[in-house]
Amino acid sequence: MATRIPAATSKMRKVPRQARSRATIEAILDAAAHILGERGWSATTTNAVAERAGVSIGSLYQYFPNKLALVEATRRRHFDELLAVLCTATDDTRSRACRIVAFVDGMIDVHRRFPAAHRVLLEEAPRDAAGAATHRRFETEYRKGCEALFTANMRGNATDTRIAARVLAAAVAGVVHEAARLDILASPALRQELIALVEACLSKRRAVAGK
Amino acid sequence: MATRIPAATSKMRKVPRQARSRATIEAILDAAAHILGERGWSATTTNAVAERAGVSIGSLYQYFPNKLALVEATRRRHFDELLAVLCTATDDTRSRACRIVAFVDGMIDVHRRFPAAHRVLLEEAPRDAAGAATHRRFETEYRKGCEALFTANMRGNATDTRIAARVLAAAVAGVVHEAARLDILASPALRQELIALVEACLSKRRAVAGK
DNA sequence: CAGTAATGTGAGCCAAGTGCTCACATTTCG
DNA sequence: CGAAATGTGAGCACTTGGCTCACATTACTG
Repeated sequence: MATRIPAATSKMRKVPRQARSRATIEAILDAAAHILGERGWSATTTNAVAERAGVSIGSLYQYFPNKLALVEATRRRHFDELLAVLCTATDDTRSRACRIVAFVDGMIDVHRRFPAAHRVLLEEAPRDAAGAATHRRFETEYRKGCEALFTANMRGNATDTRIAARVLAAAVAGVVHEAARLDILASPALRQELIALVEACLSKRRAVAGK
Repeated sequence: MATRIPAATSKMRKVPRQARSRATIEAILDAAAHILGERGWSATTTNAVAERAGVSIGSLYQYFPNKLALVEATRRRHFDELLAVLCTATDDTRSRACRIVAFVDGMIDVHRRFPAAHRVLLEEAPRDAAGAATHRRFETEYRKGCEALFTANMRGNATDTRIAARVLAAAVAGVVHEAARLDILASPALRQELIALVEACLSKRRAVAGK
């Protein structure tokens, strides 16, 4: 079913006051992230989310006015996690290698918790106006973060360090995503290769003959 | 709607004899690839596919017994295209650079035609037994192709060239996928950076201190 | 420990489609 | 021309999922 997406996507229907309800909300958001990743937006049902969270459907609707509001909340939390990874990596005052490792490990961790949620949240799930704004803000911040993390350390003559940084970020994301699909995110070899890939790209750059 | 997936996923309900019907089938497959990419499996409706293909729903069911058979056919065609890209790249008798360029360009081309179909076809859409077999065959062939394309040209001490090759393939796919999302697949700068990324990874490999 | 507020429950309504059929029109070809 | 191939689309029969609401349970508070 498509079911219309109601305009009323107010943040939260009721403010949690006890620890119990806060735990419920966390469980619901976790479940939502998982099911979104597993099934995609349109196959995600609020009933399934509630069941996976171990709460009744009524409890879900106590805090989220509708399906869209639920996914918006999930999205916000996910964005926060990603930006936190980027901040941690960028702020690392130690070596360049440390920053790279922090970035790669952070990306792997996030995707280990919710293997495919990222993609669905970013591309597939619909957004209301507020969600679109959140999304734009995130994209900007994320891009800036990646550029800060990578361009500073690029030697050589990359034609455009901005683009190079974004390409590199997308490459890392692609590898992590593929690894999540194959369920080998925990593999140390993968981690090593990913770090090596980033190192290689940052260290060596040279003009390549375009066709 | 989920609607049960019937067991009868016989290949094709009727064999096309005239050019007209062959064109119809192509149009349907193109439309299916597009809509699958845009909406994902469960939001893809046979009615929408028919409409986008510019044919009536009846015509669609003349050739494909059900929704699953349609997606299986789309998948088979997509796999063939990808393997063709890999073959072309691997078989290039000219320089290593040429093979890399051929691979990158091929990937870009496929994703330009059907921006997000790949992901849905590969991960999201359900499969019947035959589809699962096709899929396994493809994964094997594809991996072998990537390994053949990359490992031969790797100098240096990659811990495991197999894994390195797969990581690199996933990286390229990730970048192309992200570019498709941002609708900048046509950008020459992107192409250059992608080629440079592959070159960098193949040329320089060194041990990196793990955490 | 009452009394009240907070939280949790889940059967089920109902509107929204969707997969798919079939009786019929149109086109192609020998 | 006549038969085979192809194309049409209204609509049936059914599944389904978002969401409500009347009620139970648990936690705070004085």
